[in-house]
Amino acid sequence: MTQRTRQITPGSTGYGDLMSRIQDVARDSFGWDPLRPRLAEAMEVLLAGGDVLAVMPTGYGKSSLYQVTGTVLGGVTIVVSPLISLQEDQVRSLGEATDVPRAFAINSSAGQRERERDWEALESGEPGFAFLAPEQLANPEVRERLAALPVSLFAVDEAHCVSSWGHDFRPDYLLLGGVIDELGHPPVVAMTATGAPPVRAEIAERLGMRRPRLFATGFDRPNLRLEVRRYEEDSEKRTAVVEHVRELDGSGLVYTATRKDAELYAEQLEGDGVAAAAYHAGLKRAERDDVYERFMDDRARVVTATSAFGMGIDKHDVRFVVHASVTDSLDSYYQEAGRAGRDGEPAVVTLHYRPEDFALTKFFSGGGPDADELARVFAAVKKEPGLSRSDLAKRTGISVRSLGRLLGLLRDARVLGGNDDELTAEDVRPGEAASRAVEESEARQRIEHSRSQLMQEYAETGMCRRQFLLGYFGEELPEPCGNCDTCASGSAYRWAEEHDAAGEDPFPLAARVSHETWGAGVVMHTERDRLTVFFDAAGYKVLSLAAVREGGLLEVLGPAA
DNA sequence: CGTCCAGTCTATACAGACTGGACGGTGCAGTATT
Repeated sequence: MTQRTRQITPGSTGYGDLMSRIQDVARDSFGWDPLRPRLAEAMEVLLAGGDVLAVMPTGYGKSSLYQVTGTVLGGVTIVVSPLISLQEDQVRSLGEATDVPRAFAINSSAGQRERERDWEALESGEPGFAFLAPEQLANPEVRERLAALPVSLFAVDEAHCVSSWGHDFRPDYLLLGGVIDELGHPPVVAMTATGAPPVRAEIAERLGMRRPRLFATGFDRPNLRLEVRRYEEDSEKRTAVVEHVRELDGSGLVYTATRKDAELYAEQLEGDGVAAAAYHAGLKRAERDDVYERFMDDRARVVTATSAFGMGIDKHDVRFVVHASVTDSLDSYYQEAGRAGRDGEPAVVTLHYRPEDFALTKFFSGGGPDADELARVFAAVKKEPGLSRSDLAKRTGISVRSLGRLLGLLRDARVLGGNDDELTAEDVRPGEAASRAVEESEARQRIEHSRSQLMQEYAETGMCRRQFLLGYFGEELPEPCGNCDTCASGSAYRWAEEHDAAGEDPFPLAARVSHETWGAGVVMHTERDRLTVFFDAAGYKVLSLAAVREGGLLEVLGPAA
């Protein structure tokens, strides 16, 4: 039994009172009556001091997990949220509820005065919600002030960012586990709408969650028609994308790999009389807001966008999502494609595919770190443990920004330890520390690569697209779906006949296995003649069952988790 | 790694083929400058 800061056991009067308060608060403060059973169940786990990992679709009511639980528990609820705009939405939404604690977004958009006022309100002893980006939590002063508050719940919204952004783009995501620890590990709820099993495992591990209860609702979206169209030439693909979008009815999104392409497609569509607008992070704030509003009220029928157009979009009648290029993983792909058809009405989701397009995702996944820089950072920490990040930047001549990533790698390689402001170095030479960190980075790149390979498999498979996609997210769809291009062409049914699993399955779904070369892994997907395994160190691998049997390469370590 | 673009070469020239280099996504925070 693990220790909790707040332990309320079922059966005690306090527990029962809190349980009944869940339904009261949900109804009276937020107007949810009744609360979805799965949500109520997850809240009970949190009230009893447990951790919860909630993988639930947008619109399911994930936010209620911390809104209701935080209100019932009292004290301060910390909510980590990646975007300031999302924080503001949440503060507004809590402001509209009746009789709930006050909510504050603490970030750089407010002046120092206003921020100080918010802090004082939180420190007054009243209950409250504090919304912060992970970068705020990298600030020792912020952490100190939080540690002095009676924190009763720690929520991580859009928790997939831990895995997708933590390693290079926003390394402060990797500090969250340490922050939770510093706060004495209050109950933790991590929420996301997306995440294949390995992503979930990484979230739980990085946040240091304690035996988290998983609440994953179904991934299947039967109203989405899944299609892939393949091209040889780039020019051919570009023409086809424009043509395709022109034929489609209703609101839609076109996802592109670059800002330039977003602009280009918008221009071409406009030239063809389609009310289109481009959206990407190179636009000014006001322009971005304007495009978003025009899309929401249908003045812009189509938005062509990079991945910047995403989180927080809540338009229910999107009729199509067209991808003009592949994404880095099926996690990203399904997240973007899933913005279609939230109203449950039919919608089309199409990937315009060229294998060459992976060149860009590969480029983005980045080159390896500089071994010399790693060695310098390590040496500096070893010489003067406890240096702040900005001092470390000065000593090494490396920007604070790249420092975050380097420190993350050194920490993953277990040559650095301790909190960010009390770093400690292991007793190894800087060169050795650097090469271990490089290995760590290479392992991560292998995993990234294996993810994009699975995206490629999805694009090139003859099997039912939905069966493939749901399998990736750990769900089994027994029959071809009848609403994708491979089902329409008949190839899905032929494929099913040839490959259908039959007889005893030596490697059941989710079984822990061990491979001679790739080490420990988990079975993600099985068919009669092959299986897909996610290896902790090497990522996804598709193995031929015959080869596995003959060579005795794979050993089952344990049953499904 | 692939695409785009400017500049150069070819060869008998006002076009087309090649080459080299630049560029490519997501947001926070905090500071400097109007």
